[in-house]
Amino acid sequence: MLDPKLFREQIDTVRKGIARKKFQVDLEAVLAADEVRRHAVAEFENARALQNSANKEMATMPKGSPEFQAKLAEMKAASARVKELEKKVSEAEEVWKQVSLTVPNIPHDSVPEGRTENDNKVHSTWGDVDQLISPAAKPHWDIAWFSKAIDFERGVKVTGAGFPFYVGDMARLVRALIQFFLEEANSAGYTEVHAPLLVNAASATATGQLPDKEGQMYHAQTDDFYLIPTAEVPVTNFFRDEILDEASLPVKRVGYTPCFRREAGSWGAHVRGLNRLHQFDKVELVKWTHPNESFNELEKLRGDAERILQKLNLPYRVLLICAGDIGFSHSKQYDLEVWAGGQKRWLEVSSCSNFTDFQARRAGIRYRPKDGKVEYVHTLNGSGLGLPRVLAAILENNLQPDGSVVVPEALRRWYGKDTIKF
RNA sequence: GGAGAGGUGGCUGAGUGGCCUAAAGCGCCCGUUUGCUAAAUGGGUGUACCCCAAAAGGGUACCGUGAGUUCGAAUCUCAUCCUCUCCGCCA
Repeated sequence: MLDPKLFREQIDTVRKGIARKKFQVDLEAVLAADEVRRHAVAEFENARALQNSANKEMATMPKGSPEFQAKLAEMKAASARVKELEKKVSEAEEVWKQVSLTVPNIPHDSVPEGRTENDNKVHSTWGDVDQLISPAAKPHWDIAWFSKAIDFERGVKVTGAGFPFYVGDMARLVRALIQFFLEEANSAGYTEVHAPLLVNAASATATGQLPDKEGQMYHAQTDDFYLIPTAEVPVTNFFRDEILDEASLPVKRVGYTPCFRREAGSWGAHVRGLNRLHQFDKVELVKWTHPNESFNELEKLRGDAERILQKLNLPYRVLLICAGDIGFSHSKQYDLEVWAGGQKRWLEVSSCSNFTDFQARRAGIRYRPKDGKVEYVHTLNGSGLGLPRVLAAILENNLQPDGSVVVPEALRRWYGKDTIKF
């Protein structure tokens, strides 16, 4: 949600920003709804003030007195009018709220123009592919022992497509990755949280999954809970409707969770193997920052995610997402894509974003400056990192002619061996 | 799942239909006093929105949430969520 004052005071900024994002929004409807709403509020409040003062008079009158009776008749009419105006206010506010929610966040000035993912800018690349990709590399699903290590068929039997079992040393490698990611985040100053995997509708609304992405989440209908599509949801909502101390900013947290995504409507060859799953593991970095610092903090956040890929010796590139391709609530977004040497494709393993005050406004997360009024914080998040595609890149890039996979140095402390093979 | 008790400001906690503009205490902020600290003492201390060009000022709402009764609701009624105690079930 945008600051309502922006509409009134800087409508051109809003108009330009939305145009850059290629969103179709009826800004005139937003302005008109605000006008109607304010008029209704003023009318109601005047009527209510009148009623309040009359009631105060009545409080001092003897109950059965003629003057009391006269006033009573008069106030019955006033009361009906107040009720009517109150109803108008709530209708007007509902309309205004609905149209306001259709307005996306405004992209930052540093975000490049563009319409689709083809217009995203390559910000930087890391890693010498010739040196880091094994000549034996092949798509991970073609590795001889793949189906023993990551068992999709048993997953289908037990649950359905996209819910694989990781078996034996592969399960151990998954656990090593989680441990490694969390330890890296800890040393970068993020406080670890272990979060609920089901959230209520209020939480899913605050971070923006509802109402837009309702069909993308699994829904436990008996209790009206949603399975989290990312740790961002529970971790960000930790501070929902709270006022933080300015001195505590930036608050930095990291959470490991499984993530659940219905991914309705996606299928095909490019989603084979580990590329796209209904349940997957992810370590998520979340920050709550001072508004003046959020874009600096975004660069640091991206650096924190990049460092992990570097330590794993995985070549990657950083994309600066163009205005037409960044999400609805994002102001600026970088994607980290790892090179999967077997598939010879870039795979997105992290998306680092600054939501400015857009999400904080929905979620009611603010801070109290030393002097002055409370303000909304800026929220940021980024994966640090998503597991399956990192795992895919490790398996492909490090595949040896003998069919074993060399485990990156950084993981061995947690994995306990230097190769994996079935 | 059943029975009972409860949900009030940053915190504790009073308030059972009308000066509630929510007592009192604690905490916090600004003073005064005081070798320092402490103590004492005076004052202040929420959020959102509306009116006003702005400031000053004025107004409205908010006592878990939502409906209702009433001229008037923190207070009465209903629903709902949550917390605690006991019982049941259970990893």
